[in-house]
Amino acid sequence: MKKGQQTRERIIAQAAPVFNAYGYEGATMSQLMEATGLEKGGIYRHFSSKEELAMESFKFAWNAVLKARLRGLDEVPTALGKLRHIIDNFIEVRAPVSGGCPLLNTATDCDDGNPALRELAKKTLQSWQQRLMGIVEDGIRSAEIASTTSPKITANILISTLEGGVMITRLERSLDALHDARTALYAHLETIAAKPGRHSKS
Amino acid sequence: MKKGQQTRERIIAQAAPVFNAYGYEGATMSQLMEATGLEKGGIYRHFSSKEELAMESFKFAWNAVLKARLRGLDEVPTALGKLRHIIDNFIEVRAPVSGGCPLLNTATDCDDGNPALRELAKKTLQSWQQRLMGIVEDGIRSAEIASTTSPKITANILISTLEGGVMITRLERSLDALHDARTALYAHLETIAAKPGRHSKS
DNA sequence: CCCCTATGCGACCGATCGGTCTCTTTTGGC
DNA sequence: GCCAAAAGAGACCGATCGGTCGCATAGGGG
Repeated sequence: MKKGQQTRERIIAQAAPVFNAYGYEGATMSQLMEATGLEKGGIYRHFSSKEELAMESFKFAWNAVLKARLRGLDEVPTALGKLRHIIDNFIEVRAPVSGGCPLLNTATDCDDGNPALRELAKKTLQSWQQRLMGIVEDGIRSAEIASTTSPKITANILISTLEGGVMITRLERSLDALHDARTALYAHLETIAAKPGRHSKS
Repeated sequence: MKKGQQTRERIIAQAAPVFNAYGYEGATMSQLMEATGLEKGGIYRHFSSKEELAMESFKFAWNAVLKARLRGLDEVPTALGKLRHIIDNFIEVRAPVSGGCPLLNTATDCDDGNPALRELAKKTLQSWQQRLMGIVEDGIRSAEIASTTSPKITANILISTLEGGVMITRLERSLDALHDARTALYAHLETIAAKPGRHSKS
């Protein structure tokens, strides 16, 4: 009675790297059949369309990278430390699902065509922004980060610089650009730290 | 005797936005036929394969955006001013060829599959890095930028942050993220400016 | 104006695309 | 161990893919 659900989840997990590497249109049913070891009928028994499988695969891939990026975050006490930890995780944990960052891939892949998947990527970006903003807001509340700091801008800078670094890294097949991104972001985080000897509030 | 060459160039110019929007695999011959107003035979008379047309289209698209990003650069005297000008151009000149930044698109599109196009994108990235590094080096030479600054890292930071901003911008359909990127990069440029009252050399 | 060549058309090709459906095999509650 | 229901196989579908080729037409130098 539960075998079906197991198979479904296995298909998603095995299809995710294929979609992540080749994109929604680029990934073919033949590739997905080979990756899952199932015939076409076996896959379509669990998904009504390739698109549904793609959506589930994206969710799976994103959850995997998110988990990797947040790994060990609870053990870091400070807000700035948390942000630095996320940056480090971003660079070091390179392949929970192979093929690069699912968000970057899906954003560029689905900008034209496939509005459903695009909308999903958009929501995902928003939740990722919210998560980073929350950390910045915590830092402001604890007077660790200057109260003049914009959480939204800070989150966008982090995401932009890291995702852009991913693009360069994948072209160069070298982590140099991501290390440069870390250098820049570490420096940026220092500029938003609350200055000691100055009260950020009242 | 020259009509063929004219047609060839027209095909490239009209195919470029299609490839840029849908990617090498995503763009179909039918779309290219519609965009150019030619039948299949008319196109294949001038190109041996879809791949050759894609390569030429990428070169065309990149030249167009490069020209836009460098527009008016000669009128800016200082190195830091030039870098700021490029950032501004990057944000404001949005659509020389529609579909977003060709480099970002091609990098994520061709990471798996199509090694020729990937190699072309890689070379293009290198030349783009070189161009930015040259400006930084000029700034160091004129003592406008701190001599401790790494041109390579600076170039990578600029590219990463802007390209990442493009990704967010396309998902959000709003320029906010690119404006945030500009804010961060302007601030970063100030940190590499040579400190007045301090000699960067001897 | 003629004629050869450069150019473009569009029918056609085999392969492969995403998706459907029928039939067989497996599974698990009783 | 039976048997209905769930799961999977794989032949098959029309559409479309990138690419080819024979033929009609346009063009321009003599």
